[in-house]
Amino acid sequence: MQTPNDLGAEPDLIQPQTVIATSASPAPAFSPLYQQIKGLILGSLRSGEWKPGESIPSEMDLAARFRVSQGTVRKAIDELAAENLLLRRQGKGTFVATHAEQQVQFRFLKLVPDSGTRGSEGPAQRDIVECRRTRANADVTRALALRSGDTVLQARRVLSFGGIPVILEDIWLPAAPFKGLTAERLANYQGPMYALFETEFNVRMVRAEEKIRAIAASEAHAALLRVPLGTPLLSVERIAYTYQDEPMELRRGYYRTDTHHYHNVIN
Amino acid sequence: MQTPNDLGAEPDLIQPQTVIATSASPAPAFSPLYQQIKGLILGSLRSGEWKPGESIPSEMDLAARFRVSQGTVRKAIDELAAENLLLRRQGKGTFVATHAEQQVQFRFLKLVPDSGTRGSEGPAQRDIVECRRTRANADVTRALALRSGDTVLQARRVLSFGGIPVILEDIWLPAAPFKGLTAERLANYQGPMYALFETEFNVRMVRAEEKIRAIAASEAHAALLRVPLGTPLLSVERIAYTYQDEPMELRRGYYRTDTHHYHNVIN
DNA sequence: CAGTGGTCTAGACCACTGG
DNA sequence: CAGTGGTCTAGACCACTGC
Repeated sequence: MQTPNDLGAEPDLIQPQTVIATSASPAPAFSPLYQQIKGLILGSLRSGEWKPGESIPSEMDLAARFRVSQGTVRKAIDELAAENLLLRRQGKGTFVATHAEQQVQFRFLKLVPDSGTRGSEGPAQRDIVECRRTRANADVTRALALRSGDTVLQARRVLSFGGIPVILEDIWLPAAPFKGLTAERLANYQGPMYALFETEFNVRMVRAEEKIRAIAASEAHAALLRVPLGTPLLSVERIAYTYQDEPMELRRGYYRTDTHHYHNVIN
Repeated sequence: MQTPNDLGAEPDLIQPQTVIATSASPAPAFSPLYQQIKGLILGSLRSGEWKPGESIPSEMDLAARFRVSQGTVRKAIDELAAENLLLRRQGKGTFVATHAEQQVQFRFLKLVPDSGTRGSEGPAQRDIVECRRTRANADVTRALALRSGDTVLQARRVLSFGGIPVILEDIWLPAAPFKGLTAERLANYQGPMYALFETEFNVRMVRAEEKIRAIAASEAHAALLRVPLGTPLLSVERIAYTYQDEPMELRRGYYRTDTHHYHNVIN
């Protein structure tokens, strides 16, 4: 750590201790070393240097690479693990989190059966009802921070548990980052969508925000979910974000809550 | 730290390094020092040694008291702060979190106006519609882990924002921990309920779980929220827990979502 | 200026995994 | 057994607060 036998090509870090306040910029935004390390690790995740499911270098290796102590790397990784971007496994290493693992299959889906646990109803059935390319309307353009006229992929699907349709979803994806994704491909794909995005398009959903309302089922809702017209449904609008906090997916879900409920924990 | 000039009355800590696995108990549940410290701090919070809003001893003081290094105390406090039980303020100290502060006034309420931020509609108006002592029914008994026949306090109130009734809530509290709380007292109290619980009954809500459904407004709902019969409403059943993970409150809320929505972030 | 939490380091040792 | 993450320590110094 002391000897200057540099061999990595990492950018030099700013030792925060040397930051000087001037009258022009009174708040120089002090940033601790571990935050800078965190940023560098994030950069490697973004660039795809380490892919979902893979292990990243050991703490000692990273410490050497960034020329800081293990403790500093550790604190950076701690935060990334707390944000569910990395996964630590004692004795094995640190891994890039992924939506492909069984364990976190439905991390973003908060709807659970009233009795039993998720999965107790058997595997989810996914039926694509409709899928097409189209121009984003004003709503979608705003939600996904697109430019007006941009192309989007739109899909409508029904999720069934134990043979009963429970969720109707409309999904919008910006066409550009998902170049090569056809309506057909989506329609025929079985399995978790977010896993497909990771493996095929290097797009990783990291965080999501949901707005939840109660609405009455329209004719279309009623037909697809097989409930009477006007049945109260949970309307769940989700925007999912990637590493760089870019909105990458808009999803409008309509949940039946006669046998399921949205479960939330508040700390 | 080395010299045995003990003067505190703290229990001895188990050095985990000395834990031995036997064939009878193959997994002796290794518990790191900082977890034990965390438990001791939690104990002091539970017992009321440090009350909400007050500062706890400095890290150095606690390190001396528990005869561990500052770093170990630090890690314990870090976790408690992450769980919102403590609040760190650089240069000032570490404080016991409280519901009384303006900043965290509505920490458990996830309903926000569609436009603007919470508070932009002016202060909330709380109207107690009904309040009485009664015997817990089967539902409430189970939710609050009571014994059958136990007495509970029940209240029904309406929350209005900007003069418009938005939330109807039914609240159940076990009578025992809230000894001395009368229906009248509750009805006349203005301000956040959880703050009252803290200051008057040393009951601190720390965590909550919510089950959310969509329902149609009944006649009673419709009248109190001034919406047409059958209007879709968000039904939010909340169970709030104290330090020791005891369920302490059952709350059934009915939210109008024509001008507000339930906002949730998923990490 | 003293006292608090926040950062960083270096080193020792422990717990867990897999070959 | 080597390699990984996890714990614990001791000490130095920095950033922030309030007197």
